[in-house]
Amino acid sequence: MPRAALSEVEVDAQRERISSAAEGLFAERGFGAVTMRAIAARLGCSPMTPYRYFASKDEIFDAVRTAAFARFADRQERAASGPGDVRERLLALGRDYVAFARKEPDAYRIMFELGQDGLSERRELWTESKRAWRPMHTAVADAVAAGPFGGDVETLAHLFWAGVHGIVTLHLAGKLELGRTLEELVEPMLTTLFAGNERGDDNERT
Amino acid sequence: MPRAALSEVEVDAQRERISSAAEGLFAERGFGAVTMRAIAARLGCSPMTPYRYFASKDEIFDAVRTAAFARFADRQERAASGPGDVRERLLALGRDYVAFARKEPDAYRIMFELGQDGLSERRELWTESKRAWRPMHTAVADAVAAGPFGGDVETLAHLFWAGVHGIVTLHLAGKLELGRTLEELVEPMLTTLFAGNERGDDNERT
DNA sequence: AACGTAAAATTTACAACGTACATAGAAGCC
DNA sequence: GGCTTCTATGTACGTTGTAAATTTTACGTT
Repeated sequence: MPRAALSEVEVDAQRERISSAAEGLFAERGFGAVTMRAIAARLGCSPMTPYRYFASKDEIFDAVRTAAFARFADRQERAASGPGDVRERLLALGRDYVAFARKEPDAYRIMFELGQDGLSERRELWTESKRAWRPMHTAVADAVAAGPFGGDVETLAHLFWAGVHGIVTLHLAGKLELGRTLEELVEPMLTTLFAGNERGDDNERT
Repeated sequence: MPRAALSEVEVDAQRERISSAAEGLFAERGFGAVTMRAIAARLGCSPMTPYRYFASKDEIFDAVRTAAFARFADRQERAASGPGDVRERLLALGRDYVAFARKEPDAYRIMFELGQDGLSERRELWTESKRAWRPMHTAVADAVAAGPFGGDVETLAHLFWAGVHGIVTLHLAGKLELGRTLEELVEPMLTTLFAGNERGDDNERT
């Protein structure tokens, strides 16, 4: 019969080209510069062509977000595989966390954008998001298993994540202008959370 | 000569009307519904009229942000004036913090929006922002002065703020879907930070 | 009271946006 | 070669923020 439909790998390749064009635009000229027409110009195609591969601009941005989470997850996995005991591993993860936020502030922004409208939440995004979160989670779990920590693993892992994330987002929101910088706070945050859960203290929380 | 120019109080009154129209629109129908034309419709004026009182839409939003910070600051000041020792005051502040985020998630969003573009940062916004931050800061300072805490006041205060803020923003970003909720995390966060700085422990950080 | 004038408000218009819809172009099968 | 079905484009619409021109308003003077 008629013209062959694009194979799945061809479609994926196009999707890749499109989302990385958006990504480049975003990294180079900021959020506001990512426009259908700009993407099209960069790819040398018409502004409507991407719509064959993505349902909407939002979906393209979801892909960009997913890629950012993937890069972040890669880094964290790498940082978690370094030498040292559980404590040092946790510190390394925290340091890598803020290093990423420093290096790719815009990426971090869209990853954790406080999405007000229809956040599509594609499955792949969720997967990468969970992968990014796992290294710190298992580091905390290991610390508990190895002895130094008391308390509930799940809660504790959330505290470490929220602690570092809080510092980073305050920084990105420009609210860290009162005497302490991003890097000056990470280590105190981690060691404090560490100390607050050290076994032998009477900090048994229900 | 000609028609009298608007007095300063008249101008301020109009600015108030405009920004609270924007605020209402924002609260009722979300960020995307706040449009010059929608504001104008609500005020029964032309879409260009607000431009006599604000330089741009961004400036109107700055006013909305400032108002949100003011409400938040009021609450925090109130929460700080409750009964109990320093520890209980800190807990009350933390609980009030998340209560605000629960009650006005959109407001919290725009307050700490990870602004990528020209964030105008009017002086008044900065003032209210600092006022919102002070209660927790002084609560921490009091705790240190009263004895229970060791370590640097400034750093410590930032840790408490970042800790609670981190939990809230993870929640608002929809990333708290893995077994722990906002309210389940605040108290552990606060008590952990507390325990991590209790005097008598060997947690002297440089 | 009527008028001149400057300030306030509105009207109109524009460029840029996301994207719906209709069309043009290309490629496989009879 | 023509038919058919896919991809790609061109055109167009509705909306947005806001610049510029225009109209309306109300005071101080005559």
